[in-house]
Amino acid sequence: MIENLAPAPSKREIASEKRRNHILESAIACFIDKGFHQTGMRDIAARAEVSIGNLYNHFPGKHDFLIGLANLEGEMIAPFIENLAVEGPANETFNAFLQDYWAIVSDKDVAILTAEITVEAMRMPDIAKLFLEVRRSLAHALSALLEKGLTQGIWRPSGDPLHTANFILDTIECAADRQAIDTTDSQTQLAHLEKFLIANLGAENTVHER
Amino acid sequence: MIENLAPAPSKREIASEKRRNHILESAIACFIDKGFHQTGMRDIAARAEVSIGNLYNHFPGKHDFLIGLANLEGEMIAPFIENLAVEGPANETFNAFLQDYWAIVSDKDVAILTAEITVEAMRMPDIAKLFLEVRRSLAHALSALLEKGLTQGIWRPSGDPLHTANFILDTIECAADRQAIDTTDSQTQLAHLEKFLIANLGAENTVHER
Amino acid sequence: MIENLAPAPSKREIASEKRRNHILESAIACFIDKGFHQTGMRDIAARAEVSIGNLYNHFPGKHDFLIGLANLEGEMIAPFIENLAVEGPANETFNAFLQDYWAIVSDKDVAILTAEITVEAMRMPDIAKLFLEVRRSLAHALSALLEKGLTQGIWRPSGDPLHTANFILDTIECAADRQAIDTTDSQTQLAHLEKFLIANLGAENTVHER
Amino acid sequence: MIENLAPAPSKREIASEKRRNHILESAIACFIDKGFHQTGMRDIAARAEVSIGNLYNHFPGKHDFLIGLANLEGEMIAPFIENLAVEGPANETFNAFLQDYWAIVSDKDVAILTAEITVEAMRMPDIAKLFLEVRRSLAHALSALLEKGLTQGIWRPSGDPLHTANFILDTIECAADRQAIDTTDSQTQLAHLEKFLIANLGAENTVHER
DNA sequence: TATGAATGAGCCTTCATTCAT
DNA sequence: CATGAATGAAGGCTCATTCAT
Repeated sequence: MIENLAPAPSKREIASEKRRNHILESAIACFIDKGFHQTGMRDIAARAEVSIGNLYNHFPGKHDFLIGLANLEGEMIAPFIENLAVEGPANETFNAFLQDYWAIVSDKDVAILTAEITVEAMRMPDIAKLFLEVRRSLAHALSALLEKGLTQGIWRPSGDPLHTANFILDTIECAADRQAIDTTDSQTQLAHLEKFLIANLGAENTVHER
Repeated sequence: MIENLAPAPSKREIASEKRRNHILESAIACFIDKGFHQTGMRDIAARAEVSIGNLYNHFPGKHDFLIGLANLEGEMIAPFIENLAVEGPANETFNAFLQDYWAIVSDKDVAILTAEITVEAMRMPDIAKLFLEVRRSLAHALSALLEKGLTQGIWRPSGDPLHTANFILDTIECAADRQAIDTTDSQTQLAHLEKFLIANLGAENTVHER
Repeated sequence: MIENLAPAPSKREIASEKRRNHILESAIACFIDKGFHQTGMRDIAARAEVSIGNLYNHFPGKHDFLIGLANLEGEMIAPFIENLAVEGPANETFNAFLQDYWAIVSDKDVAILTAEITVEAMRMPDIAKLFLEVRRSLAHALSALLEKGLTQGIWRPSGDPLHTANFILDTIECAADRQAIDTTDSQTQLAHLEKFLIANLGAENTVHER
Repeated sequence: MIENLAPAPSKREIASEKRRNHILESAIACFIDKGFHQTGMRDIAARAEVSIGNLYNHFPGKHDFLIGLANLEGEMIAPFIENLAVEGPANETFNAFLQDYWAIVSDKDVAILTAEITVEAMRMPDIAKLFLEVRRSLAHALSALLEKGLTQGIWRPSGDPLHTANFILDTIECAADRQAIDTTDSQTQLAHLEKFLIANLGAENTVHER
């Protein structure tokens, strides 16, 4: 089966892409350390151990680091979307998702980056687009899971699943942000969060308890 | 009742404070328009129609505008804290709070400012302190309301009220942020949000339905 | 007689204008030495012994030095326009003008600056406007002198006086440019130029000779 | 008659020269569009659709584009020098020259390039040399024509023919520059210019009038 | 030949802040 | 309290040129 009609990337192209990634990672490291606006192109170049001029051979401008970062966040989210779609009882899938997702987003670096992107997205439509695309995909995947849970009789009917999914993600993400500002025990927080969200779903177990 | 041990402010002091507020408002308007880091002291001075030198008579540095902003956010939140403590059925109080609070935080300008402060709070402990103080007060007030709701038998027991309160605020605030990036109908969003949160509280109506 | 309704400039304003002029002169000196595009803002600041930031308090950008220079050229030309209008025999006035004008424009520095402005004027409409305004005023003044010469019977009729005036200025200026590139004896050149231009005017002496 | 002592150029050498010319033309197009100093090597490479590295295989540096341009101007002038030497009445030759030369130099692109070279020539001796060589050849050819006109009795004696020739060229070129900055009708301008210059030569028509 | 990644000095401009007036 | 000139480091970005491939 022919999959790649495009010519195989040359050695040089591979090397160039590697360097591009390396530079992007350096930039992101700077953004974590100092913030987007506090990071200068010089900082990025120094961290990547690359000349400042060469930076511009790989990224047309500072803005493109933001785009690169947003894309990277998208890649980070992709596996979650996949996992939300796996076969099995919805509540188990949900719990697994919650645990893994929290592990990621409650990481201080990730929280910082997400906050930075959020702020920039408010003023830069192209960043907003990338940001929202990822968010929407995730919300849809979670929404599908919620619907599955309903048909499986695991959760009681509640509001519109897509909205619910978005609110669930909101709760997780905003809680993660708070965690980044005011560090507390992450696992405890997760436990409370689970309880909160499952209660929300009108979870069967709660009902059964009565 | 002794209210003012300090001497009454002179006319001059009053005028000065007025000017200070005027400048702060100008600064905030700039932050909304362009963002904190994109705003220069010159922008603020120009907007306030004040000389750049005079700016420094009222605010020792750029950082202090952030502090001023954080304080202002605190003042904005104060009435909500009061209202959460009023006598009456917890669910009514809650609904009123939800409606009013959403009206505030889903305003695009407010959402932008909150996001800006959040990001800065991640790197500046003094801003974080102000930011968290307000947040904690609000969470405590809401937590108290939740407990009242429990004792009033309005809501079924759920997790720790303080954590729940925080999560509720998280949901509202993060949903408001999304609203700022990807404008949708605010009232519809509020309706869904209400359903989501009330479901979460193991709301009586759900129970009553059974 | 009231001449100045505007308030008298304060000491500070006078000082500021002095500094502005000083900076402009420094800039022009740089332009003579290295050319407009080869001159950096740092060069100008250094030459004016002023900080680079302060440069921008007096000139909004590099472009404005060009405007300043064009204006200065205009001021340099103004007395010539006045002198062309003095009473007396047209040929004497013309000879005096030719001598004085040549003295100015054949100066290497002036020639360089004029050439620089000419090039920039070709691409920058605002510079072109300033440049042409001065040129037109001078051409008109010279044209008026030519007409006076005709009515005085000093010169024989020739083409349209305004065009003739322009061509005369063209000849002088371009000859001056050549002088700047390929230095020769300025006085000899002037003598030849006089003969060339007077011949052009169908000068009486030529006629008398016959 | 021996014409080529050098070995005949190989195919490869011909191809290389073609490429060189192509690149030079691209560079000149850039200079016309943006000016010499505003044009980057990247601009030239992009316009020539050649890699930036390859540029340096054909031109050792940016400066050499200026030399190439000056040479090209020389080639452009060569036919005029030839034509000034043709047999026939001097006034006819002169009129033909004036018409053709004006057609060339009053072209806006040519005027721009000439102005750019002039400015650079003021600071770069090698450019000045090339520039002046061409100018001198042209002036000499025109000077020879003027002398022929004298011996043919077509023009009355005037000043030194070489100086006169130079001034005539000055007038034409500077008028062309003005045309480039402040576009007017080129043909009208030419008619006036003819009258101006012929008057200068003690033109026959004046004589005929008597 | 031909490519384009790599260099780092340099570009114009803006920054937060100070201070003499 | 008010002004705005003054500072110079730093901002993002472009430059002509080199060189390994």
